[in-house]
Amino acid sequence: MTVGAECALCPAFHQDRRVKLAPLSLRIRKLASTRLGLKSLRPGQLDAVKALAKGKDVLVVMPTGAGKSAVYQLAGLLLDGPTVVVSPLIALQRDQLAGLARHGEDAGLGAVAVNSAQSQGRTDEAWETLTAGDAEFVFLAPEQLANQKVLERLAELKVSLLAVDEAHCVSAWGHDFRPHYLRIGDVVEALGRPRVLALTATAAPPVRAEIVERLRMNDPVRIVTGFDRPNLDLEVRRFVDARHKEKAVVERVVELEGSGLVYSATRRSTEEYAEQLREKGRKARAYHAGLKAAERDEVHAGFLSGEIDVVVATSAFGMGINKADVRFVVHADVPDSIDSYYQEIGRAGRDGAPALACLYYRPEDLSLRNFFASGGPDEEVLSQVAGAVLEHTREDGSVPAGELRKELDLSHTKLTSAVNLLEQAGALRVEEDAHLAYTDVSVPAAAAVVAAGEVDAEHTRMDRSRVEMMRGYAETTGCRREFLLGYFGEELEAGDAGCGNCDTCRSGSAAEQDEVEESVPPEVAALVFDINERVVHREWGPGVVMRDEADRITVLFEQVGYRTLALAALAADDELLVREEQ
DNA sequence: CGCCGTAAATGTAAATTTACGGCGGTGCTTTACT
Repeated sequence: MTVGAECALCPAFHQDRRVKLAPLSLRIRKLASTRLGLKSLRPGQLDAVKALAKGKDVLVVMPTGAGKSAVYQLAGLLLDGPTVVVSPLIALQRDQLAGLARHGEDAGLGAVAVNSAQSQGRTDEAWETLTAGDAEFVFLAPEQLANQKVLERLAELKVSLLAVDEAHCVSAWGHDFRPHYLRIGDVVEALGRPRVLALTATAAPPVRAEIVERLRMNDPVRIVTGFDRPNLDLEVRRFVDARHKEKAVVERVVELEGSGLVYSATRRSTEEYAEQLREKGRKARAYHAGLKAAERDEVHAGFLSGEIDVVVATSAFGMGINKADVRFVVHADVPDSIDSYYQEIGRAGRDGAPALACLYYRPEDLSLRNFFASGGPDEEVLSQVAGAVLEHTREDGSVPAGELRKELDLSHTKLTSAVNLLEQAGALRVEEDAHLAYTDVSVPAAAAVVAAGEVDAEHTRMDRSRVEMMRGYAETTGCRREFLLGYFGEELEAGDAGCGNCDTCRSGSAAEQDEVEESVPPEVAALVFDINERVVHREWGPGVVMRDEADRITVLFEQVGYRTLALAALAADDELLVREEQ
């Protein structure tokens, strides 16, 4: 920052303007208007940028379209030194780059990306631009941060802000699929501890806690705006027979007006649904990760332009889809968690007009989700990897992951998942440039395998309990909106009356549920737990209260995941579940 | 776990039932080879 320029961090700036308005707020609003062309800022945006300007770490949980990007953009402009934006998909990085380019580089919003999809020449150019001080933002995926050279270059730039976009990926993908998400926390230190900003649209309280912990955020300011989407009509239809369900989905989607999304569990079923819908006259296309990049782009663009009105997709479709008038999101199969479900239905009705979120549910469909949840490598693979790394560490100090993969002839995903588990169990370390080293050569490989197996079992329990919560949503007779909001730690404002815009409220079953609750005996009703209160169960250990109903509570236990407990049982045995001592 | 497709079984002509193996999602990166 040159002397004489207006700097919101300089005391002089504040002294000059204290008379008029809160100077920092004014300065931020002015930046928003002159550089980003934003006439107004929402309170959450302003608070987040202010906290960052004051040197705090910030967690922002804000719905898509509420202006999360403006938060890192404004903070980036305010703070001296470039901003690193960690973004999960290269396609998303492109969108963000294009968004910034619209404002022009004159606005100080120069941005570059570093990833494997662009030419080496372009990446070199990106670094030069950054070094010359001509770009404020650099976009990259967490995997880039594993590259020592990238890290060194970033460190030289004196990064002032590390923004992690779609931060729920830390918890959703970090454990097995994209372990580099778990290592972002290490990078914070390596970069000289810039401020950390985590941004996401959907994060239940335990996910928020994990983001803060994994990113090693320092006493962050948490800005969480409301989750309720009152214009979404929530509905669940239950089926016994798979064919009947399939038929019902097709018939429904053919009738629905406007454009929409159909989510299903497998690539193959997306193709089948899309074909059936096309036969019945809808402009439908399938979308999944098995398609060629060109076709994915075509479907994406076609959906945005309106040329395609129904996309039938696996969970691959969604992030970065910014279409305000999606009128329905139909789930032909149940997703793996309420977190995923909420993300996916959240793509409907962003314009605020009525939209439908309907789940076509069969309890059997949960089994596929449970299968995905129990995906860890078998003991033999763990044993091979642990043994080989131990040997290499004894002989050479470490082994490059690529070499180990060839030596053991394992698929990329298998090795990744084994290494990831062994790392989380503390048995091995992933060092510079993906070199693997055994932590303590005096520990036998067999012990490492056992420890890794325990980590895996804990993940499995946790993931399965998330699937169980999804079952809870699908099978509840109470108000569905109340259930969803409760999962995210919020209460329905309308009170006991229910939301009035879900199938159970309309059918009266939510009201019946309320009557059941009124008949709960007084000694049970007296047992009141607060949402987010910490408790300890005699068998399941510590946990956090997630849902509080009249006759039962749901607790997220650290070791076993979500469990629902009858209050009557707790009343009968007052040592079964106790409040954690402060 | 539950599905789908294939092959075998059934039992005498074509088609249904049963048994069984394989498969199922998300993306980055890097490297070797067309």
